[in-house]
Amino acid sequence: MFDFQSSIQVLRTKGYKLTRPRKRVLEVLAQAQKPVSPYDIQKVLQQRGEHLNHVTIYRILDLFCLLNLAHKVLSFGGFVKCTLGEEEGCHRFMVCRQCGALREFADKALCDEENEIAQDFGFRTEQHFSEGFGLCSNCQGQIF
Amino acid sequence: MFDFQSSIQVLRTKGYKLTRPRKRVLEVLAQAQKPVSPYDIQKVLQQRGEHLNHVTIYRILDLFCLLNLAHKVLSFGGFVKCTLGEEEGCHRFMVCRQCGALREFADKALCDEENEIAQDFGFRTEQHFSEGFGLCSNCQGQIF
DNA sequence: GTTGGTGCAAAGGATTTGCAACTTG
DNA sequence: CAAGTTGCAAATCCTTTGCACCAAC
Repeated sequence: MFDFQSSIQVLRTKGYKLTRPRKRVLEVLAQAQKPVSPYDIQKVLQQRGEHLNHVTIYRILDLFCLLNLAHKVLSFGGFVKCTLGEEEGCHRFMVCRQCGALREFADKALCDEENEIAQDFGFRTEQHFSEGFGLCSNCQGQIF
Repeated sequence: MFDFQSSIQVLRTKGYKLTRPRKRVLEVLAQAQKPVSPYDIQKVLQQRGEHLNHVTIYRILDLFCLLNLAHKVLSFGGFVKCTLGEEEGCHRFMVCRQCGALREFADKALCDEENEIAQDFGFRTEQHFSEGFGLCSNCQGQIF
């Protein structure tokens, strides 16, 4: 989901309550520049004087992923806010292995091609996830 | 890697010892029909009267992934034996959401296309992961 | 015989569960 | 006020580390 308001809309529409913890987690995800773990989120909130139980954060992240308001970044470990509108079943990322910078995109051509390959195996595809791992423009050419 | 023998070759060639635990883990991976966790592997071997320490299994799986003899399936959680030859940097799977059946494939066209999109974002891609989720031929049409 | 590999114990995280208390609509 | 959420305690599971012993080459 692209912005804070539409994320809230999704929650409302699907009958979930708009609670203080959920708002806080949404905010942190929206501001994060890289994938964050449940404990990362807890720490950020701690620094703002807000306390959330880690179990609560886990449950909220589970819900957000279910609703596609957030995604779990598999190669990096951590969660990010979904930055696309409703692109059902297509969640693709570029992840920088150095700084964790992340860019989400959807691409129909890629999905079509994957569907074709899947069919050859007898699979019927419902969801596509992919992650390209490499270096973002900032981290290219840097030597550490 | 495609078969047991060539996996062993890779180990030898790269100067790693061919130990009993490594052979056992290779066997279990080769026979598994779905991604298996380190503890899954330990259980299977237990049933055959073989005991391996779980730490050992973790280390062996790390090594196998390093050598591309196995892959970690991110969305499913677990490891599978690599069924392809050396396809550096391209790890794609179809996973059945019902039974966990898994099919590995590589596809240069997909990688090229992803690279192009990445370039538009200023990213330089080094590795591609993708996991398609859906139903395998066996699970299609079944009602649970 | 070396070197690399394994087993064990233990520590440290990550994640989940059950239930009582609280909030939101 | 009722249903859905949260907080807490604790259990469980996952993963890693350090070091002594052992096995493969």
